[in-house]
Amino acid sequence: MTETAKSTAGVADEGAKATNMRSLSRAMEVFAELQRAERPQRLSDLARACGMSLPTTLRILRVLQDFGMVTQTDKSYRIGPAVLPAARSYLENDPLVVASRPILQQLASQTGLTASLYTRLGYERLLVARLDGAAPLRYDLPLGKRLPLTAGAAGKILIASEPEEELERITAAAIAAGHEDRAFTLEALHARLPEAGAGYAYSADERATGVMSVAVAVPNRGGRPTESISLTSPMEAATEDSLTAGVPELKRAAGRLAELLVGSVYQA
Amino acid sequence: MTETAKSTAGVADEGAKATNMRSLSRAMEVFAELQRAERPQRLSDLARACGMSLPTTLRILRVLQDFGMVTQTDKSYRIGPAVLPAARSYLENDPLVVASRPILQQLASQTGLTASLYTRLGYERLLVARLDGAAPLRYDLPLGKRLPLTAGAAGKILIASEPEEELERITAAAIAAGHEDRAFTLEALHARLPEAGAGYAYSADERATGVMSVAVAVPNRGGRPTESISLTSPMEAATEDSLTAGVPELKRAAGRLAELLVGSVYQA
DNA sequence: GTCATTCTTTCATTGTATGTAACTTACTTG
DNA sequence: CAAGTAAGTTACATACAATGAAAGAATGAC
Repeated sequence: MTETAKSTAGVADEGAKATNMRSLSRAMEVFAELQRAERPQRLSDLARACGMSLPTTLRILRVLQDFGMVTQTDKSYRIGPAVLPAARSYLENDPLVVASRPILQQLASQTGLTASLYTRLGYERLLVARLDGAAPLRYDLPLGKRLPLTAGAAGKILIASEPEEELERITAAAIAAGHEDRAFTLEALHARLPEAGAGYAYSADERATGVMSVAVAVPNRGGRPTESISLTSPMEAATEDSLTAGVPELKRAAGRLAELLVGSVYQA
Repeated sequence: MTETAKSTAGVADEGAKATNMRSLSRAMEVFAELQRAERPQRLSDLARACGMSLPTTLRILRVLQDFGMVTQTDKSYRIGPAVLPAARSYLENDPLVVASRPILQQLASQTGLTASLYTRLGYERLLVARLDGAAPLRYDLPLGKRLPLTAGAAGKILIASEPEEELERITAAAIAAGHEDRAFTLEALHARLPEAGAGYAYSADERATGVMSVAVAVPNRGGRPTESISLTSPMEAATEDSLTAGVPELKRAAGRLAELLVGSVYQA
């Protein structure tokens, strides 16, 4: 009952009141900024971008560097190698990811399509697992890529039952992140979203050209969904009907995944 | 000139005097502990393992969770999906990793062997890039895996010129991490290390059975080496001589890599 | 060589991270 | 099913650690 407003899932708002653990929050912002920059950054760049003083930024970078989360060469800082074992740990040990693989595998072989698992992170989603069927996609979408919630079946189903207010924020965030162009509006988003109660989302030529997909949310013990699974196909290898035919399978898979989870989480 | 003793590369000592940024350092320890555990952990487990009070641990976890670095389901915490984009960012943007790929590619096609790049992280090394030649390895060694410094050519060359004192710590750490068994000694390590001035390391059947490799360090503007590149082959597809024949190529590649780096780092 | 910028260190002050203790919840055991 | 125990959470006062201003080095530009 005592929910901090933003605890939905991931990525604290930039401007949020950092009442608790200020130094840690700031460190995470520096870390996030280093990712966003996509190239080595100088101390003063980071300090400016994060709105903190030079000494503070420097101290944060030193600690992160001690743990390998950041690397320094001369005057420029970048993400460090310690993120690799962390990512491995996630992919190999996360109960949801691990449980999903055999299920996606089965989906892929049953339908001949590409089966994927996505998770919501803040106002984006990430590809977390993927298994190809008989009709593999020609483009490759690497694990951990940041994708929009506003486009693509797997994104839309994650926000299908969000309140209007939140959809506005999602729209703004999608534009800010460069996923949608400036002309994108809440109305345009509504036009893309599935009917209330449909239980699945469909997209064609939406996020990626020449690709169509259907997706369902992974049921999530009460709260709003944070994961979705999808079936994807090149446009020429399927029709809306043939894809939609996979939805029941997809829903069954999502249900099994959710069940497995409830069990496995307690094993700690 | 003002080097903090441990700034060599990565992973602060656990018992180190945490004078600066205590909360951040502690947060990183919680994060590291979550990786080490390889399964969801309860709050009290983490607090005990990291030697901090429950409230402190809880506050840290909450912040990390806000940024997606940690996920919570019921009472158990685990590494969160935000590490995936971070790892992607590292692999796609790190100047060293990026620069290495065409060079490893060329090495692999010239020699027909598997060419790899490793980086040192604390008392371990990580595989960071790999390209297969004509004789691909049958086992697959995923990116970001923690490997010993004490075994395998690519590990040994990274510590070949460490002082005795540091070699002792490395030996102890390798045992503690489970890379070497309790009987492993500093003398055993010395027996494996290359002659002083050899400029390359060789291993056969050492870290992995049925595999042999040679490695050289990537020159590193003065300091001790933190990266190495190697050529690896299944035992039956090469001899010590045929592998060692690749060392000159390997050295040239390492030199080119170092040069590229000096240039690219300044582009920020 | 000189100037401007960026980085680093020092230091006093404030704020915040901290643990104790009380409280609540959730599991365990009889 | 009830009572007991352990784990998780909140509240709060204290002390310590995080902070920015400012001075001092070190770079890089001109």
